[in-house]
Amino acid sequence: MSMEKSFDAKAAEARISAEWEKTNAFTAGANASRSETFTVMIPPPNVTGSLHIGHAFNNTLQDILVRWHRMRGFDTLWQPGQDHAGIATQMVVERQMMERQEPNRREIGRDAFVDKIWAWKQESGGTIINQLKRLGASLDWSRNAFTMSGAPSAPTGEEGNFHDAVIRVFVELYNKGIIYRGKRLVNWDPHFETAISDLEVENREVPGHMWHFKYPLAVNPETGERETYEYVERDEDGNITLRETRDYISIATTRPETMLGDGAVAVHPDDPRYAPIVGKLCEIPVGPKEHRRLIPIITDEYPDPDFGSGAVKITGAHDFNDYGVATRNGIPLYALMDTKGAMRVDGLSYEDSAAIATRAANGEDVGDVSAVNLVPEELRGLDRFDARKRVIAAITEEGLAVTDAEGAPFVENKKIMQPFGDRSNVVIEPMLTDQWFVDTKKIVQPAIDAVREGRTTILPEQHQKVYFHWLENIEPWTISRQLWWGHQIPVWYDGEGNQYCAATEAEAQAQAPGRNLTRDPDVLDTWFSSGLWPIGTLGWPEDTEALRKYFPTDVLVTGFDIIFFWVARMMMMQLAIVEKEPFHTVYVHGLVRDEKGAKMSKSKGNVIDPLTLIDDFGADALRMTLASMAAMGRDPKLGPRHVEGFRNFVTKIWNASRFAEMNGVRGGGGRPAPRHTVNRWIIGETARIRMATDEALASYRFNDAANGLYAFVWGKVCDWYVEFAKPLFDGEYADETRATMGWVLDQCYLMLHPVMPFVTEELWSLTGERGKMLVHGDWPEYGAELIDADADREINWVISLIEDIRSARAQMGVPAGARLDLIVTEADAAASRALTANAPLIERLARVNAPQDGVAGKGMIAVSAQGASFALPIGDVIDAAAETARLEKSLAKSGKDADGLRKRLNNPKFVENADAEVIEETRDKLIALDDDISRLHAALAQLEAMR
RNA sequence: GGGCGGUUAGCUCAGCUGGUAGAGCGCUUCGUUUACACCGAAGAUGUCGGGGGUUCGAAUCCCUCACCGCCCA
Repeated sequence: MSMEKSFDAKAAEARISAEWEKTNAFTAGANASRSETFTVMIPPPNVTGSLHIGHAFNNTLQDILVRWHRMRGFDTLWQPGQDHAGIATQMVVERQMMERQEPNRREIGRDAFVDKIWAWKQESGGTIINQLKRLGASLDWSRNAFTMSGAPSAPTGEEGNFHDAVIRVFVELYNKGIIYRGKRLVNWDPHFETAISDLEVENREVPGHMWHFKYPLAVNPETGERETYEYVERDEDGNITLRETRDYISIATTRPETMLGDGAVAVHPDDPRYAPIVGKLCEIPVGPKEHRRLIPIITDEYPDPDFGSGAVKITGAHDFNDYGVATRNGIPLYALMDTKGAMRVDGLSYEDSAAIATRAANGEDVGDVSAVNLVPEELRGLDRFDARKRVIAAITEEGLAVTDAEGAPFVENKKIMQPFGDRSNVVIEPMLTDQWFVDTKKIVQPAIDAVREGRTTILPEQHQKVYFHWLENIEPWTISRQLWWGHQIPVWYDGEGNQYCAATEAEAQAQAPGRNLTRDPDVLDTWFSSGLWPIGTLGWPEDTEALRKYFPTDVLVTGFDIIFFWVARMMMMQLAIVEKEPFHTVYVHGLVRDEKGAKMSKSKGNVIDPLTLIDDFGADALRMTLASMAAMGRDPKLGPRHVEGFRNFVTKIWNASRFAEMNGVRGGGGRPAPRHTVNRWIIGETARIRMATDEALASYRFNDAANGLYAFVWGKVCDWYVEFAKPLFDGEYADETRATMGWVLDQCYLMLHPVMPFVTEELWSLTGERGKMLVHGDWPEYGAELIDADADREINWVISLIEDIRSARAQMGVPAGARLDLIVTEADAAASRALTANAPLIERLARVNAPQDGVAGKGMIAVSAQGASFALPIGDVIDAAAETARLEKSLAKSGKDADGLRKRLNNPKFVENADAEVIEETRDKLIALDDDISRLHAALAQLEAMR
């Protein structure tokens, strides 16, 4: 049988994948030969998701760890699954319904819509599973989990009990008082019409405007005149720079439409400019003239006297900072907008609303203000941004905009930070609504302690700081979403609004005999369910065998972007519920960027599709590339040319194997005990790379593992060992060389398998009779005992001699094909031995004839090695000047290096302080250099004498 | 404004606990010799961002400045 000229990734990958699947190669516990378990939970991809390069990276790293442990005989589980992605999934299905011109979700109703989502999930929700298989990810697919499995609406085939876990945790935390409902200002997504958590908000800097308006002081009822005050501005030294009598207070805002809901104007208590008017009322310069509202001027620490005018309008229901000021100072929270971000049309008339607000401004307790709608009739129903334009126009027309020197309205163009929904891309509106919250402060401490006390390690270390910082300043977590797709909140209300929390309606009813109950329509944040991923996927709350065996899990591999979303919450929730850390190590990897280091995004058009890369170069090449770039704490920058380089590597090992096969080498034998130095040397090198690979993987240095193996296979095995072996295939060492090469290649397949599973599996099956597939191969355990120091020294000597001869030939312009004589002018015992033992190798690789003793003469170039000098006749036309230059250049370099070393060794402090090992190393280097230098001097003298 | 990270060969990046700089790609020259041109051989290119300090010795540790990026306000 002869092998093809290169690896056909496309055909082989599909065939090998099918074979792995057929033999249940990835099933939990497959190939286990010891009792330790190794468990990895996949960060569940979104059910609507398809494989992007970030997934490819994340799962490649996990797969490397998993395959490595499986080969080492651990009882290994890599748990797959997806999360139900509330908003994203609802969005996908709604869009599909729209495209098909079907009735929308409100028309068909909640149950029918949820059924449609399930149908969609069953048809299209498995996309990423097949893509992960193409990557070679060795997840135990028989255990595939889903965060909505077992929900009451779930169809056949979606059993499972994740829903039980979610509901059970909600009820438990509710009963402990950790989950509560309350009216709070939340991030509201006007597109999806739901609350979202602050993590789902992206703050972006966008061009905006800052308008400056005058809020006139109130008319004094006694005098009928507007109040005035002396407004004085001073510079840093206290000199007065402006003094004028004003009948207004100047307010800067980026959101004029919210002025309608202002409840106060706040200034800093230490701001002398406004001290005279604190406690007085001012007028909101918008709304029907006859019902202009008055609001109090209050003090609060929040306003920054150096920012804008130093006075801040307070709209408690539409800004998080203002909300704080308003609640501290008893200012009412007037809601202005509906769930779509349009100005409200409900509630009382403007006139009635303004009247109530005025009473409130005068200090009267007006109670619940939810019916108060301070949007003037002509603005009701307008989109918030249209309303903004109208407000600005009205104020400007009335002359209440602050003007510049030319009398034009003063509007600053400036960058402002604006919140956007990460899914909807619309401006998030802070909204006052009833929501459910987890009081995270009550469960956060064990999650902090676990990392602080080392029960869970976050790598790289710098991320621990981020983790602590977030957890130590944690805010309540909004877990309710106004969606239909998700776990419905297990709380029922009676007619009076009393809450009954229970796992089922029957249990809730039992708590409220005779009362008519309605269930809270909201669902839980998807992350609330993914937070239970480690135990939920293993069958909790049932006491399953899997749970007992595989929990706590071992390593979580994830990107830094979800440390808060997911990692921190898993820590909190698992600790709160089963009181165990869910994993002992969190390995946080970087974000894959494009070749120039830019974030990949659809809008930039620089997205690299991993499946295209797999099509073009094969999954192994992609995986090897990603692994080689996985330096801890760094973002990999990926371009197709990188992958191409590793595709070449795949071809390289393929061809080395092909060469071996052509020469009768077979794998599958045991480790030979060869006599020839070359064979002993490569076995030692193999042992070195085995140790280095394990060390790298054990410390999550995937790049070191991948690059080390690359350098070993290409630089040691292919460049040297295979070349050395060629002359050995005839003669007395032929058998042991075949055995050694077969063994070495087997080791390459074994060690490369976690990173490049397909080509190695293919080579494994092509090159020998094997008891089992490579996926279940036994990871090697040998080490330093296989290193033969003598063989090492000898072969390194041979290699550097060959390199020196090649270099000299090339520099002197000797034709590549020409065979030169190799005259040994001097050689010590070790050199002679090495020369004799390896002569055929040297002859072949340096293209020289068999070495013979002699003296240097005219027309020869000089080459030196440790303990030996050589002369190579290159013909009568030798360019003596060029040869002199070559030798002198070499001499200059060696001389410089030697001087440096000598200087160090002559420094008594170095000898005193440095490690004995370092000193010895330095001495050895100097001895070698001096030897080299004297040989070069001799050669130069010879050359001179020859002239 | 606060925090974190980065600045090393033309490009993209390694360089873990200090011992005197490496890889891949690209470039130049040569090459079809028992696998591989997705190859082989040889070669050129670095005041390791600037400045200061600790040390016998600093790309590596400390301080400082500059620029770039990310996260949080």
